[in-house]
Amino acid sequence: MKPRDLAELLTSRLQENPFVETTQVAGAGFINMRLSEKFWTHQLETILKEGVHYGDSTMGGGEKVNVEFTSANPTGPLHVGHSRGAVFGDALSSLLQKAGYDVTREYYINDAGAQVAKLARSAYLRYLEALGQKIGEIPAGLYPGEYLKEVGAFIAQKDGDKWVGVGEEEYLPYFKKTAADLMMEMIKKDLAQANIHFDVFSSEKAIADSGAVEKVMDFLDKEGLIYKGVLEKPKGAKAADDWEPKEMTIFKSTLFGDEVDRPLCRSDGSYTYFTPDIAYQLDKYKRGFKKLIMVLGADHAGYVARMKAAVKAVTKGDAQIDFLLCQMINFTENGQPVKMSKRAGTFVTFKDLLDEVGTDVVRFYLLTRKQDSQLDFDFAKVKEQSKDNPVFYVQYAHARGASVKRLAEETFGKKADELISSADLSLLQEDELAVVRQLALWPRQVEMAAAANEPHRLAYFLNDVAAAFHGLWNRGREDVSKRFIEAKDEELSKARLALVAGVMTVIESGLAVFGVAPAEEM
RNA sequence: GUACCUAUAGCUCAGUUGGAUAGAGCAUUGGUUUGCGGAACCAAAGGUCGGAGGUUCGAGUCCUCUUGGGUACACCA
Repeated sequence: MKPRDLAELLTSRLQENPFVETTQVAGAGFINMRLSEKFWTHQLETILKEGVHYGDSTMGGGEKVNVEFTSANPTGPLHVGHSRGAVFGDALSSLLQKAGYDVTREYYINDAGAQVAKLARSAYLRYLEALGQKIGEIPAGLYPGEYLKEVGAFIAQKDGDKWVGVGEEEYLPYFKKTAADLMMEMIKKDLAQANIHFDVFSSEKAIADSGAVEKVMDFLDKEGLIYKGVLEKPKGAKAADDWEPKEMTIFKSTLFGDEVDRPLCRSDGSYTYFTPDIAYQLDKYKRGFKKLIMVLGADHAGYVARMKAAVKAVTKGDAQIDFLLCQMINFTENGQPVKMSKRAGTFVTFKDLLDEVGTDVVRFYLLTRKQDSQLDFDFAKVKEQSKDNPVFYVQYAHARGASVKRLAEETFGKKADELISSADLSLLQEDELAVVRQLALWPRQVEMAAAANEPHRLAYFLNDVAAAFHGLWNRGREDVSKRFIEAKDEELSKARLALVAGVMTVIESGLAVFGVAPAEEM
């Protein structure tokens, strides 16, 4: 059947719907239809009734989804490089929740590897320092950060000289745990300042201690997915030099779509970082998650294929793991790159960023770009020229709305809710209904953004809503009869107030996904 | 060398599982205030969607090739 004929057929059926006013077939088979005013005023009623829950979807069907993000090593404060993944992961989680998924926000604490051992040694030096010993410069390879002085002082105060002069094998486990715990406390505090809260913190060490890693090895071995062998010399530019053929225990990841097989154990027999990570993903699966999402920095790109392969292998294809890579943020100050170096002390922490720019601005700004595209962030621009920042534009629309509400209450001496609930929405005019049409797109926006894992789309939508509202507002500057509140006409004012409330509701609903508070005043 | 990401207005970026005349902000030019908050609005100008083929009734979107940019490539995580 030709598209045009099909369109003709459909239009005749569409005519039967009472909300459809006119229909028309155009072009190759497009259907233009006009919905009645009643349909749109009904949409506005729905918005007002549902409040911030407007746009909630059942798309996810309550399916359990595990979103892992941040997962920074517990070896120091979060730095700005972590900010994008943290904000993105949190907003994505909120978005999926709104779309009807049962979301768990999860943080994986790498508290078992070599990095934590370095942390413990560094903290031990600070401990000795706190007890008055001269430690000189922190050796290369350890963490020189000032923040470890507190850890050293904490242990010195608690345990006195109990650990002085003992061997590393004796103090290391204790210092590992104590230092990592304190680092996690600090990290959680920073995350809280960014309005980010996790449901689950998983410990690498706990999983390793449970024997899960050995179980994974056994399983893979039984499935015939492991062999002992020598990997080919990598072709990368920087590799070559120190490479020598060594026998390792290797996982046949190429059977599951990876380009090369990956080592599970090093030539000395110890596990690579990869193996406990497999056990960890399997742990999530055993907790009932078949949909796993991992938010990582783009520098982990090389990790994706092997982990996908491993998850496929250990869950026999039952779980799905998606990787969302966040590209780097290019931080500048007045066009000059902000250099980050732990050594040189020009290290900018996530907390510094939040303190300096503000949580709401940071969150919104980072969410205006797709996570896998590079992002420029100029401190001076974002702070000073607020016009450059879309969050102000959206916030301003909400604040203006709030101001209209206040004026209405003052003018008519009644609560805004009371005015709105008794409003006759049929009084709304064409240009006002145009804004309602815009608002009514919100539920679809939520579903599309969630399906694509792209919260940034909502930022653009909110911007459009704000623009529509600002446009309407400015009509009142040129034509007084277009103002929202007219003392002489309470009925019309009430209908328009309902529209304003609808705009505010959609903005609130959207900002809630972004974890940004709507402004009542600015 | 290989894989992934990316290329859209002067700049920074959106663009609905392929749909009608590709959109916004900044910058540029011109305009809007006796009154609801001017952090706003209205308008003009600005495009061979990196290039070349292909699939399709229809391609910024999908495929192939190609060019530029980014990231990653055993024994670190």
